[in-house]
Amino acid sequence: MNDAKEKRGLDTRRKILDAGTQLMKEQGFESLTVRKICERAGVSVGSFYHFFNSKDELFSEFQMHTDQQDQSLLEKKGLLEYIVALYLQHIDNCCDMGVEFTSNYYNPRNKAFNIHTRRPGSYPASLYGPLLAKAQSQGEVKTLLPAYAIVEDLRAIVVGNVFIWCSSDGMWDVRSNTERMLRTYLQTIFTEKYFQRFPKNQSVGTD
Amino acid sequence: MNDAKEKRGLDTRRKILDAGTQLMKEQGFESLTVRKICERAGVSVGSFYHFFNSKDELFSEFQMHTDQQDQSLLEKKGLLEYIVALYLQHIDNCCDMGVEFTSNYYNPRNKAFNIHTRRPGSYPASLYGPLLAKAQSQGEVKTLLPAYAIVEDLRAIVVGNVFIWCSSDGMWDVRSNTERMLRTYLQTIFTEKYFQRFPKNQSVGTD
Amino acid sequence: MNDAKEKRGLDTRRKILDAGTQLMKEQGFESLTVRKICERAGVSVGSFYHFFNSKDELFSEFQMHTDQQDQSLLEKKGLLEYIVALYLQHIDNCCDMGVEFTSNYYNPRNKAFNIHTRRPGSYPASLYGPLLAKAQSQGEVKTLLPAYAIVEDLRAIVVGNVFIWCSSDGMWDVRSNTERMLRTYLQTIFTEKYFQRFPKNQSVGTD
Amino acid sequence: MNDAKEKRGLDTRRKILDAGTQLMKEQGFESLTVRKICERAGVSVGSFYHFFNSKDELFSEFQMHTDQQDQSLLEKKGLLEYIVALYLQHIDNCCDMGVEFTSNYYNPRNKAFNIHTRRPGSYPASLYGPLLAKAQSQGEVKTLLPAYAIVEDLRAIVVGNVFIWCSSDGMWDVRSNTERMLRTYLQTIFTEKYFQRFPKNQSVGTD
DNA sequence: TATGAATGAGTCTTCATTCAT
DNA sequence: AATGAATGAAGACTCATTCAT
Repeated sequence: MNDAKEKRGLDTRRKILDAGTQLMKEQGFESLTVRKICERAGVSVGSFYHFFNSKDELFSEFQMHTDQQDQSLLEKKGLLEYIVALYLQHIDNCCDMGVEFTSNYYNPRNKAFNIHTRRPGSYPASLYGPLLAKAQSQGEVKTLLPAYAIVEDLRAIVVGNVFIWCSSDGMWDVRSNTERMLRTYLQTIFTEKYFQRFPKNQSVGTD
Repeated sequence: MNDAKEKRGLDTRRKILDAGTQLMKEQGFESLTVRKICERAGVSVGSFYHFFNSKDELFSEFQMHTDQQDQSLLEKKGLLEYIVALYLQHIDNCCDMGVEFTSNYYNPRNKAFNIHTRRPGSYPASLYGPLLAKAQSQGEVKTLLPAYAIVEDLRAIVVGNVFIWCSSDGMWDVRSNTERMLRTYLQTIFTEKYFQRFPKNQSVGTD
Repeated sequence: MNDAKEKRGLDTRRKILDAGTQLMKEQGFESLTVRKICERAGVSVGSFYHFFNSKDELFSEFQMHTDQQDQSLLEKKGLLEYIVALYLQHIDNCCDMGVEFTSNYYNPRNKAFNIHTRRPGSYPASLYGPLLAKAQSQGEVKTLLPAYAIVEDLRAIVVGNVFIWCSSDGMWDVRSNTERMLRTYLQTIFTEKYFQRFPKNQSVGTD
Repeated sequence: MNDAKEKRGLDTRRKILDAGTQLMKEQGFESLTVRKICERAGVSVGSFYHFFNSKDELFSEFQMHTDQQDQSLLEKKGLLEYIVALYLQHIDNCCDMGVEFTSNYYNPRNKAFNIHTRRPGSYPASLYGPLLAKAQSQGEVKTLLPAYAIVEDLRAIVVGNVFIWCSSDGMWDVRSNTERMLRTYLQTIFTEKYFQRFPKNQSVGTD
């Protein structure tokens, strides 16, 4: 009985979240209204405020998930490809959600971007940061830069590319360009030792 | 006597523009109100609409100028340093305007970012694109990528860095990081021929 | 408990409608303001927009009802008197609502006047049109003009009179004049056969 | 020198008046703005207020002129035809100005309609009122109604018809209908004596 | 858990009018 | 006679949020 009620609540919560995402995809953030969201979700305004303390709280839950990559990729193709794959997955996510949504998500005001605020796992970085440090200690990645700085560099590359993609209204091949830039960058920081294990002319398909 | 009136009008217009910029620096775009702007400018709401057709029109006039760099730099230190200096100037601009302003400026929705829309001279890229092409034809820059693609790459790096700086609420050294990334990237695309004329261990001070 | 809420809503809606009618009577349409209406209704502006999508939508609900005439009149005094009574009822309505209100209602822009748009029953015409056609087929009304044209003629007479009444700021006896004109007109279209059943020197009191 | 200045002033005045009429024809009264009028007239706002004390004053000058009919018509075809011709001329005026303009002109609020306010010659009535009284004294028009009442009746017929024409967005043959109603009415008030001079089956072309 | 009526401060925008030049 | 910059009150409408049921 109690469980049933709880489940119903969770359902409503999800309905609201979904409606919000949908509307953001369709109309953008500017015109996102609590009322509209509720109408789309088939739920009353009151319910909204039962589950979320404010409109902003809802927004902060919008996510562009990056799930753990297949661990086997790491073993088979190496860290470089693993990192590339992680970010390409994120790019694919963006393409999937569309320019409208991404334009709103890719906003410095979106606190999901602040590395200090975001919860673990919500962004690729945390998934490979430790691996990078380990690779450095094994002499497979140069130690010119600390691991966290490399992470920031890669992130800047990805963010910059997505941003430009948005600005150009989607008329631009983000995927190829980002992949190329990531590879170019990564090849300068991985060592010969690494490339002996995983030769350079490999590639990875993510479709 | 016509001149006097015209001058007065231009003054008012400028007062409004300045007040808008100020408020944006202080409070951000979200809370930018026509009334607030007018109060700050010491001007009536009616005057606002005498000079601007809408609030949006005002926004579209906000500019982050990038003036031509000192031409002598190009000759003395070479194209690589010239490009770095151009972008660092932009970064300095951003720091100058503050996180609030830049966060709003750095928004995919801001059409000032769309390379297809923006007017010539409003962004560094257009200032060195042709120089890059010329350098390629002279064998000083690798031809692996066409000039325009290099421009996009550099832009992605800068945009990404500024974006992250905004997201982190300014708690991050954009300048150094961007400079480092730009140099790393540029060193992979300039040829030995270029570096014979302009050895690598030069640096440029822009303060 | 759902019912209670619904009833409350309907109440508010009515309060707004009433306040609007009142203010229109007192001050005319020109100075009809959403805020004023809400103040008078003792209701917030938000509530107004909860029930009406716009100010115009409210206006379109203002009605000058013409209820069905007592059916017995038709049988006792005949169609001619019935028609006269219907229109006099409308005139009385106008006098009741006052010059201000009527001036605004009597505006070609008020689509309530467009015979093609208006809903059945909202204007006297539809109440006797069919009766007129029937009377023609029974030889009690001349067939020189089709029924619908007669309806338009009568309507023109009434509209014209009310219009003049409005223009003269109410300083004019609409009622008598309209009645006289209607009778004059109707006596030229009804046949002898009709007047044998219902002799001419009858009259009807509607006070 | 002085004359030249005065003429220039009159020109400006006329330009404003014309621009106002034009705009009213095109866009209706609702959206009539002093600024728009001035722009159309190619004149400054200041000039407007030099010639008119207020926007309303301009409006009150808008006219739908009815010029004196050809006097010969009166002699050749008689008073009945003369009156019909006068009103048909007004109808033609309305058609000419279009539904937009007329809808705004035909507004009880337009004081041009108030018989007490309007200046002599601005409406057909004054052109034939005295003639009607004279005809009564000569036994050519029935004396059941005083002349002024007949005038009001005719006016009501015309106003009613134009009003309906406006409400129907011009989809209605005002001219024929008004003519028919006027003739029907007039034939009931002119005497046999008149019709001996001017037999009934005459007609008048006004194109 | 769910509803939806109610709030009211706040938004952008319009526009007749004034006035110094 | 002519200009047009300046005014500011007032308008319609929005929307996150509250709360009694």
